[in-house]
Amino acid sequence: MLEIHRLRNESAAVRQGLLVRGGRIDGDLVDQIITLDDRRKELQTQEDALLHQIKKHSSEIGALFKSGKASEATDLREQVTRIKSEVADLEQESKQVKEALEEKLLELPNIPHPSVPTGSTEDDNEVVKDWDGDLPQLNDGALPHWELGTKYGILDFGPGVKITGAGFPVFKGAGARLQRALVNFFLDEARSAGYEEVQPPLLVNEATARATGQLPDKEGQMYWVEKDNLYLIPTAEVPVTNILRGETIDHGQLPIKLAGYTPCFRREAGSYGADVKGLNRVHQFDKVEIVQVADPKESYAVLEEMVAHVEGLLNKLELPFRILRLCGGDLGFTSALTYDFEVFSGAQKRWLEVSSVSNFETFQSNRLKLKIRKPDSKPILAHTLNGSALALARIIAALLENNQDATGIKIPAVLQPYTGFSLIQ
RNA sequence: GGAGAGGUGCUCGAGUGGCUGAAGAGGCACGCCUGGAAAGCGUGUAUACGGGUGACCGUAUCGAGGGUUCGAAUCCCUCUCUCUCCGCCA
Repeated sequence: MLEIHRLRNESAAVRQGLLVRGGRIDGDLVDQIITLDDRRKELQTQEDALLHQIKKHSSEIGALFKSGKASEATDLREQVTRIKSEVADLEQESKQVKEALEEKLLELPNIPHPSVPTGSTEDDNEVVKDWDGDLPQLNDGALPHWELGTKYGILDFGPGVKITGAGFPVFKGAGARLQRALVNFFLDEARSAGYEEVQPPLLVNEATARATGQLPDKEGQMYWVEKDNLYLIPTAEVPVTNILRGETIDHGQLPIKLAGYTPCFRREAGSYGADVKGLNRVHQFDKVEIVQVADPKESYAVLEEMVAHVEGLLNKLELPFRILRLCGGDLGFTSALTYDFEVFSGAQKRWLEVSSVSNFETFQSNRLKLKIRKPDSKPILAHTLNGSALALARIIAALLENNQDATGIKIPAVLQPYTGFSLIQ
């Protein structure tokens, strides 16, 4: 949620930002918000003045009673009663205005960073780093990962359908071990990069989902446990970032770097076809997420650092990848700048998104009430960032497809200490 | 799930209807003192919103939300969290 003062002080930039998002948002919204906020201020000024009267008179009444001037006290008391009814009227309108304001404010997405290209679809995303090496040259008989999964007995979609429904794969044997190896590898790499490992809850309450912006924007994408009004996390971003909700962090303690491994649950309703075949899009997948809290002055340097971290992972896994800067239309509601990483999956001959690294600036911290205390100034809102490092199911898809040959599936050298085997046969 | 006890500022802790944004202590910051430090002394030390160029002023906030009252940290109701005991349990 944007701060209202930004709408006032940087009005032109805010409107320009909305255009970059593909003009989907009515720029008029900014005007509506400012008008509502003006009214809110007027009402508060009036109400405060009346409350001040009541407060003053109340202590006077007390004094009058003590000194035995009961009739004067009674008169004053009646006066206060009248003021109170005025306050009640003001409060009623004030409440309506605040609700309307909140509602409008929630409709407003984050303002894109100046480097974000204008555009409406993923075709407008900018390739900031293309793969400059060779793409895997596979034999004619190369199989997509879902067939490899069956051939080697490491991945099975059948049981998941029986147990739960479509989109819940079962990893078996070497497949399960490969997945576990990847999780451990990612966590170790994160730790080397200075991230503290955390294991957060997988179910979150409404306030948590709201603070990082999943609610109300993405309500339909989360699984909801109705009886307890809890949501299954769509990403570790949600619980991990919320660890810091309401905190004021001393500047000296920055940067805060957290890494969490969790399963992620996504409903992803209404998708079908090749996009969702096999592991390309599933309802449950594992992911290691890295989260940072940064000084606003440094958050874009931090973003680059996180991008470099993810690049390092993919290089070590020997996977061909490219980096995209998302255009305004593809940019998430809460993000100011997002880099997507895509790996090339050789048999399907397509790019699969495996990481998304974003700077949310103050959009999340405003709701989180996450602040930084600097010397000689009031606490300021922190910047929050996060990135997948990495999302698992699709990494496995690419590894299986790209590394297949007549002998089996080769495991990248860096993973072999984790898997305990170098070839899946 | 049942019973009880509690939630006050950075921390501890007082406060059962008015003069309490909140005593006192600790912590922290600055100043005095000192060759330097400790001790001691003094001053300061929340957040949000609104008004004002500014000094500053106003309002709200004692777990959350309602209510009673001229007036609530204090009384009432609901919720929530923590602790103890019982039950259940990986």
